[in-house]
Amino acid sequence: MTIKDIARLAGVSVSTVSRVLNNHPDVSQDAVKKVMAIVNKYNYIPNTSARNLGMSSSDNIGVIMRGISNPFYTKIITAIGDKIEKSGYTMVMQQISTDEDELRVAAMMEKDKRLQGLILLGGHLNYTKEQVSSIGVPFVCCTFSNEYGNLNSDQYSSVCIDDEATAFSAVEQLYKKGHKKIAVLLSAVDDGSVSQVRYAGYKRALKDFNIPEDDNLIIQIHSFNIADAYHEMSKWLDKGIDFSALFCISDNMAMGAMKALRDAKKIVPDDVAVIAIDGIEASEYTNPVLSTLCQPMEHIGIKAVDVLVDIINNEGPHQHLTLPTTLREGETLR
Amino acid sequence: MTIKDIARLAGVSVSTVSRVLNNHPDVSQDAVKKVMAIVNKYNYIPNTSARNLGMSSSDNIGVIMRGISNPFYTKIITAIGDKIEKSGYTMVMQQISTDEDELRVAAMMEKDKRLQGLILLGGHLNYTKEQVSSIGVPFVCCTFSNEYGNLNSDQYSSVCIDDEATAFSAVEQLYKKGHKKIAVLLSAVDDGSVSQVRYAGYKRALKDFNIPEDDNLIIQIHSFNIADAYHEMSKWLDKGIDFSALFCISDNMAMGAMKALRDAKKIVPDDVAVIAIDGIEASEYTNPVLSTLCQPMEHIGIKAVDVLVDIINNEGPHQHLTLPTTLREGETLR
DNA sequence: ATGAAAGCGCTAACAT
DNA sequence: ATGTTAGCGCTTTCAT
Repeated sequence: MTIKDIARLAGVSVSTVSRVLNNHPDVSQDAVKKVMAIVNKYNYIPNTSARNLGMSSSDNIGVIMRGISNPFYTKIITAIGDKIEKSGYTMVMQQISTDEDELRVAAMMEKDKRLQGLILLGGHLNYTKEQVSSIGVPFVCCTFSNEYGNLNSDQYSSVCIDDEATAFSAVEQLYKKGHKKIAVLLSAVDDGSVSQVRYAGYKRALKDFNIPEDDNLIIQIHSFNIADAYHEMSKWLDKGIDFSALFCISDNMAMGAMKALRDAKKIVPDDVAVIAIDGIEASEYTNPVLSTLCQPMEHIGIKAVDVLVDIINNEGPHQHLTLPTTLREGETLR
Repeated sequence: MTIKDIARLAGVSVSTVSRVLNNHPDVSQDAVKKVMAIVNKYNYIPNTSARNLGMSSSDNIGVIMRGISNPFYTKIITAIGDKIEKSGYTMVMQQISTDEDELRVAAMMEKDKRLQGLILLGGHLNYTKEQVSSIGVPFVCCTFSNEYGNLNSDQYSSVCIDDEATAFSAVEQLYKKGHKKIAVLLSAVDDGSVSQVRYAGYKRALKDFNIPEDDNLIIQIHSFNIADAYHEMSKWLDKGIDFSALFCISDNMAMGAMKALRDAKKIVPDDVAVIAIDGIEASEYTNPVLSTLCQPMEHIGIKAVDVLVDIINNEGPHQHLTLPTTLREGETLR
């Protein structure tokens, strides 16, 4: 079944069929009726590849998201999808795995789908100008910025929280409760990831509060996995290093760490206070409920689309939005 | 940058470029070198839409998955991806939301991507023959079968656990510990979903163990959400109905329920024993650790691909695999 | 081993 | 309002 068949069966030309299918004006009610009858009868579905090829442009906005497994993105992607729809565009989403190059995927999508713009959800923070130059539509980085990269801020947009300040604030919470021996559970600190940025916030807080840095209090894993967090935390606890509080750079890691603490017979929050960053749904259901600094996920998604659509429609300038986090008190603070 | 430009720049014809790009034999080393030089220099990326259009067939296997938010699929999808790759095929994955018709999406993908076969991850269990007839390549239902539908078993393949028997076995665990007042937390029971099938297992178990059914012990929500489970469970607990054990049809729902129990000052497992089905990663990190019947996720993914590839390559018959679950003891049983 | 040219299924001028 | 036709960027016979 192709558009040609439909045209023949309906007794009209392919262009009329195309017009009907795309709700173009200037088609008679009669034609619409005839075409739709055949379309429905044969359950005809147009070929998207052909359509994308034939079109010179589209109303597609691409969304590239890294890591299907990250529960943190769930709400954001939903918000993005809704907002794209409401803005009259069509969302084309592409999942990529951790080892894929999002900028390459972006370049592919841009051509295949004739994108008008692009939202990068998660991702590295250190693209170079050459890498970025391969993509020719406006794009906005969602939940991350380019702090350690060397892009000009007029080359891209971003919508995210201030990861450094949020980490600072997390440590501050701990400090205000009287904690001085504050361990940190983090991931890589040299790859421009949020882990690195949040670590910077941790360090600045220590400095501000006149707490000397102590390498023994740094627990590092090489992922953001709950299982890795659990195992590494367990190993670290075996060392018997003295500490009274733990700052985890993500909720997910905190959940792994809390089990390790439980295994080690450390009561949270009596023996150890715990705080994290993200505010994913699952961490509301831990026992005790995790105290964390919540990202405004829905707001982030909506704003990312807003910014992008503004750039597309009004050729507005690139923007960099920093959204505030909110503290979820939880039960792991003391 | 199109294949034409590359051809011109490399001083060869488009067909030669196409051959090089697709690793066809019968291309001179010299041609390969020339073409690749240009391709790399300009970072040329072929247009997938055009490629799909031009090709009469492909090595694409489609994977349609419902609900990005379901952590249960994470491991399965990874296994599927690996196995498809190893089998020499290419995975094209498509996310769909709960309200989209997967069979329609399947029909689209089949044409757009020239699929060889299709894997449906999650989904309803009650397709009709007409619905299925719109898709023309072999497909396998992954994690669900068609128990309440009216398909012939030679129209599709399936790889899943025996949901009914697993639910039975869950209740059996509770019964063996001496429980008679066994509440059940479930979702819809009239839509052919796993909820319905697992509910059937629950009922059969009660019957087998001579426990009368009691509507008061049925807690129903209209999703598989952790938040909905929490709220509905809380509301139910307010009623003060007497019970000593809880069977949740999914881990996720169990996590919500456990918080409700905690809020109600019910100690798990001392006051209430809890068991569920699925075995997602997060439920290993609850406090106490959830007792559950684990699905062999990786195995499910691998087998789904195996079955499909066998059908594609060898025109083998459709198969229906039932894989065993394993009990994770956890800490919520007593 | 390589090139020319005919599609693949659709959209979008351009004509009428 | 409708039809004709030339692409869109690629693959794939069919020649050579």
